[in-house]
Amino acid sequence: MGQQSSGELKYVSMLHRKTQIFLNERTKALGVSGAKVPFIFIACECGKLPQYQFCSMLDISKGTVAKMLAGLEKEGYITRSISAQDGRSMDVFPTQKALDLYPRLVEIGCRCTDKMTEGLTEEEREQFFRLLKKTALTMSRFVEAEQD
Amino acid sequence: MGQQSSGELKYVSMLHRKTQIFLNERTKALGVSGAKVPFIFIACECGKLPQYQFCSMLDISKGTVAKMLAGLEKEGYITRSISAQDGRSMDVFPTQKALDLYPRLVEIGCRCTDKMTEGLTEEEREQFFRLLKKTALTMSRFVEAEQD
DNA sequence: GTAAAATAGTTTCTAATGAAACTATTTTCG
DNA sequence: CGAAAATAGTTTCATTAGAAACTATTTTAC
Repeated sequence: MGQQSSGELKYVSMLHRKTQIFLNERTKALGVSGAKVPFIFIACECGKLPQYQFCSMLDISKGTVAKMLAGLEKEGYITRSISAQDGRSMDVFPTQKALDLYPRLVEIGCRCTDKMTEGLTEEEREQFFRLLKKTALTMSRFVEAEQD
Repeated sequence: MGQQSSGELKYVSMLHRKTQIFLNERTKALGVSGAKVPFIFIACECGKLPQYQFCSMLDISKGTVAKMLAGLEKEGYITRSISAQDGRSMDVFPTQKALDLYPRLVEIGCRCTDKMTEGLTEEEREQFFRLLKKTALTMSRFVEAEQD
């Protein structure tokens, strides 16, 4: 059982790291890092969104979100302004630069998931993404609950 | 399809990050970080192993392996010596400290995979780990092949 | 209405990681 | 044999990430 458990966990991080490398290689030529892609996706798909929503949508700490969005703002992919309703909150908007880039990033994302599930049947692919989502959300909720 | 592809990829990194947080919280009291656990597992399970084998077994870059093993050596979990057969190669050995810790780390690893797959049927659990391994290895081989 | 609590964001510190350049050995091959 | 290539490891640099301490606003409760 020891081998079993160590063996299973290592594939979680392996999949993550190799996916990041795949994305980085392909987005580098476009001038963005792979890690910024999900932020650009959300900004483009939502049009206007308070910053704290990035935390919950990506389940990433507010410190990391602050740093990533500050970087994206400096690089011209988003703009931010203090919310009219709540002086603590920042509204995030995509720039034209981000909107122009968006379809190409979507294409790269698709190529990544296609490569990942290459060799699986359509049924296995759906099953995999369904279970991946379920396990990720289980862990996420558990970790959050612990911090109370 | 855009929503689809961005949505799927984000769970890969979410599962990874939450898993690391889970492990870190539990191994912290034992004096090791979650990221070092796989290295200790391999050292304990193999007894004696050249350093470069850690790279292929974990699919981690040799730079990272060098740094992690240097840390583990300093902290007293492993010892290293130059191979008698090949002056470039380092043989890695677990210390008693690592061997004593090992069963507790295995226990924590099991609790993590149990938590992750909580709510899945036994069949889903097996399916998930099978597909996780398969996708991780697909990405790993592809990324390696590109670097030639 | 004000003090306390909650919330949104930033900053600092630290860890894990890969890329790439580097050193030192060993292997290959002409 | 000796030069070139391959291999094992280290080091430096940059990126991504969370924890925790911090500031500034808003909400809650008395």
